[in-house]
Amino acid sequence: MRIKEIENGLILEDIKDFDAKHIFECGQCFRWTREEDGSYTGVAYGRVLNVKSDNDKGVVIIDNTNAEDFRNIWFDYFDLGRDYGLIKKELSKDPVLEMAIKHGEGIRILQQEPWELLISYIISANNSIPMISRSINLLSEAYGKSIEYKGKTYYTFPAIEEFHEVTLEGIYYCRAGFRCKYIHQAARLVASGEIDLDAIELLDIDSARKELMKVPGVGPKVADCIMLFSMKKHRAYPVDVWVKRVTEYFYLNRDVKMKDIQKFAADKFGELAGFAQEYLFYYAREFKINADKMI
DNA sequence: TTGCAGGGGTCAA
DNA sequence: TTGACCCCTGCA
Repeated sequence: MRIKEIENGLILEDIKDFDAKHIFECGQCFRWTREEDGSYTGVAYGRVLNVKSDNDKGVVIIDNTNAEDFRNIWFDYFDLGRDYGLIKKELSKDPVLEMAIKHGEGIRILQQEPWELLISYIISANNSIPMISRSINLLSEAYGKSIEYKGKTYYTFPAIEEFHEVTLEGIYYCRAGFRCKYIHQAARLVASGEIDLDAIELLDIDSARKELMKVPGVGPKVADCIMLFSMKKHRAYPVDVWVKRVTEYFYLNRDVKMKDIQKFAADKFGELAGFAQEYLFYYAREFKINADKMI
């Protein structure tokens, strides 16, 4: 990969395994929106960024940033130190994964902010993606900081300092329904230090999951999402309805319990379970695998 | 136009 | 193990 500085941005050349659509639409993030030109604009780490990938040329254009932020933030955010070619080669030994990877070959697992993901995935429970995004945007508008970019106003996700004194009524503004009380309690737990996200990140996966599930509104699936998408715990295999469907459809051929699926993934994919999950999730959703089946 | 099912799960009985 | 759950959309 070569990095070229341009006005208010960077060009990454000779970059592999990077497709903006796959990355931003594989279900791991809620704050990136597709523009008319096929690029994606999003808010992360208190900044607004626009990303466009040209897969044929192996080029990625990142607008509204600089070399320093790239080194300090975006290199890790886009997981650019990892060779996804190796991961895909290993996973492709399985024919189902080989097929799934063909459709999502440019997926990378973003390294997002734990606090934001904790709240985002609490909101995600029994909810639809447009509604989740809307609630997160409403919270950000109300309590985050505004940033202007290309004539539009964006809002950062509120830091815990900006958020922990917000009342339950103030949280209901985001229209997340019964999840609002969980958001409120989660903010208090994090602000008080009872839940220490930095410390949890250092724990092994089972201890981390246990700690996260002390937060109201966080069950096994939400905990696994937080660990996989913001705490570098790549063994995590979040089992939502889509992953359940695709695992049953291709591998197990029957109705199974969540725990059976977790065990299956751990046995089959091991260290790479989280990556496998993303390829399978993207594939299942794109092709609506098993969607007509009652779960 | 109205009504109803169902959605990135979790909680409580 | 099972139903309820806020809010909203899609569809009959």
